[in-house]
Amino acid sequence: MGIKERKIKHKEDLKQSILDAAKKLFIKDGYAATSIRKIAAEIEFSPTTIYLYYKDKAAISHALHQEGFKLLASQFSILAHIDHPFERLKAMGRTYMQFALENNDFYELMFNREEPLDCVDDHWEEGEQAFRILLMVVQGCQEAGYFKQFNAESFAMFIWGTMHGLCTLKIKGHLDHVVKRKMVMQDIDDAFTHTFETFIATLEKLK
Amino acid sequence: MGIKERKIKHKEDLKQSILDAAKKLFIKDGYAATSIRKIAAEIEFSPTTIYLYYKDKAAISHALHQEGFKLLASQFSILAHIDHPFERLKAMGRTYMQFALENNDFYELMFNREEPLDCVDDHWEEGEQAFRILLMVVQGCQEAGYFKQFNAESFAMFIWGTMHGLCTLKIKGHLDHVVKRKMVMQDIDDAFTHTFETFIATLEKLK
DNA sequence: TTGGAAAATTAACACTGTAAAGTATATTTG
DNA sequence: CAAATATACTTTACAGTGTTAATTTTCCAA
Repeated sequence: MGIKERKIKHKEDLKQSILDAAKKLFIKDGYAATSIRKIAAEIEFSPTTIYLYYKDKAAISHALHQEGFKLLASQFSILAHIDHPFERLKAMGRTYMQFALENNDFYELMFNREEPLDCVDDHWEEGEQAFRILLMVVQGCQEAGYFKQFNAESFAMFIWGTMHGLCTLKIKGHLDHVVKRKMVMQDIDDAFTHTFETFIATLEKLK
Repeated sequence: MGIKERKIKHKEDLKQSILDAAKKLFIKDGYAATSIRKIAAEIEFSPTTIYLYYKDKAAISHALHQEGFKLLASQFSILAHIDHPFERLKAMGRTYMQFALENNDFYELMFNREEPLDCVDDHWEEGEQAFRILLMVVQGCQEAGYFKQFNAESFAMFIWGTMHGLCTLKIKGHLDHVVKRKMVMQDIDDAFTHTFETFIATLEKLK
């Protein structure tokens, strides 16, 4: 029986297949709609079996949140070849935007939900590492003559804040609401990218 | 019986007292922990009575979200006397920050939750009005010589995005995580305000 | 006083996360 | 090989959730 064989194979690494099932449902229906019972049904086990491999739902959300960071890191790694720090910073901004819009459920879990961080006390490794990368690029920009008059950490936070704010406003549909029935910017998709370009332009002026 | 009298008095405007109870619980325990049943218990009515006055939970969250916007508008109105547009813009930023931190449950409901907007199709009156105010101040700044080379709407979105991003990162504790165990900025509270000052400084340079 | 409308309640459904207890299955030991 | 033990999984159960339908109470006008 094919199903049974696959089931046995999956048992070899049930923890991983729970995560895979969770990921699948999560991407399809979002976090709130991904229940323990649905995950269990997906892998054809009883709901309480999940608890033998994950402490609770927050632990699963934490694992998904880690997957999200891996995905983002893989996108960023493509940009490693860009030598000029400011060009790299701009490219990172675009990549961040694209990641947030294309994987908005992951983005939500990584930066807007508190469940994943409930099972992590005082040490948000993934976030801290991502910030260190941004900080290094900012410091590179400073060596190239950009933002020299500012504190690097504050400036990195400012950049992160702006990108995070724009992405969440866009994802939640607030940018679209606000720009609607405006004459000047008819194209809604452009409002977001045009705002990003405005941001880049302000950074450019700080050389 | 004093309780009964108050109950009768409340029945005169039960819809309002439902909202008051919801608000009280919501401020105390947050949105997720504010259940219909708890609201009902608070006003000493049965859970289903709520549904005679509000369509569903989203309708209650929308009413709370409106309360939040009223509160924010009242904070902004204090700033009306500030003549210089850029000074007003800065003051609005500080007020926005303070509002977000002091009323982070309201802030969450106003800008980060989607439930309140579920019962409002395509017309987010409160948000659009708030943005119009920001837009006018930005245009005032442009007349005073600031940000002249930028499109006003995009620039207003940029400003909103930055403020929103910094506030949410701060509220969720991400700013604190990232700044922790850093030598340079020991004082965590200052990291947030210092980043805001950095933002203001960049705006200042765009005159 | 009675009839009908309005207001509130009880009961019920279909969910949720999670803990405790019970049952197979596999593995080790005598 | 048979019995004891350990592992893996399931069943049952609890305390919640939002929400609907049917039922009861309350009140007011004829």
